[in-house]
Amino acid sequence: MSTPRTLDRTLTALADPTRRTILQRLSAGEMRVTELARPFSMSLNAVSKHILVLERARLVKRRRLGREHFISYRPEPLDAAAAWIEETRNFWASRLDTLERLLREEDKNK
Amino acid sequence: MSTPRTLDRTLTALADPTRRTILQRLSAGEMRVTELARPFSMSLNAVSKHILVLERARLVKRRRLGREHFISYRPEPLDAAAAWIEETRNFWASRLDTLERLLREEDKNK
DNA sequence: TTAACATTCAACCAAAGGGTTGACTATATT
DNA sequence: AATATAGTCAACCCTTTGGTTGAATGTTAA
Repeated sequence: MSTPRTLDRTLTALADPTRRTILQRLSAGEMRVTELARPFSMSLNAVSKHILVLERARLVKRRRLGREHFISYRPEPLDAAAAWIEETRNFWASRLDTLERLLREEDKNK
Repeated sequence: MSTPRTLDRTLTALADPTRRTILQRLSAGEMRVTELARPFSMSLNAVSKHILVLERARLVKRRRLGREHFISYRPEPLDAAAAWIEETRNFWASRLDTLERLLREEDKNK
């Protein structure tokens, strides 16, 4: 379970295509900031900021080694977000089922 | 499948506790704007804006009846978001499994 | 027909977001 | 020791966001 604040940070971090792309690129394993930034058409600084957002959301972690920073993926927040969404969807699924059933019975009684 | 833009809008809309609460409150069925706004400590106008954000993200729909607007939940965007997150998680789960297996084999060979 | 009600529109404000450039820090390389 | 490299920090610029208040619009009720 995650606090609302944590969920906020996770969803906000995910609600940006650049950051989602960064996460996907990390599938190749940990990656240095510069390497991570290369394919983007924005400045290194901009990417650095995006990484910071992901880091604050705990979606990535950073390992400093000399002057290089190695960024890698952390699955926990996505798990928590998925849990929240699933919970909400299940909740709604059952409610919509109930509604549908009620409507069907209403039909029958006509 | 949802376009990046759509996913952006969905996640952005969800990344706010007020809007998540509004969605939850809608489980009681469709609700008028004023009724929806009542428990919040912000102005009616502020809630009206939040509803607009949810509406643009297609997370709610609006039925006008005279001077009243009835807001109700729409499940599709949440389904799409869940699909994206699940996809990403599964992808990562398999990658992390592979990593773990590789590490174990590395251990054996020592 | 006047008054109350439900809701949005418009203008404004402060804070945050996403980007830029330029300077700075720390580590490598020569 | 001098220089190049990796990355952040700081200041700035727009635009967006989340909130406010006050006026406008349309609908219902007295």
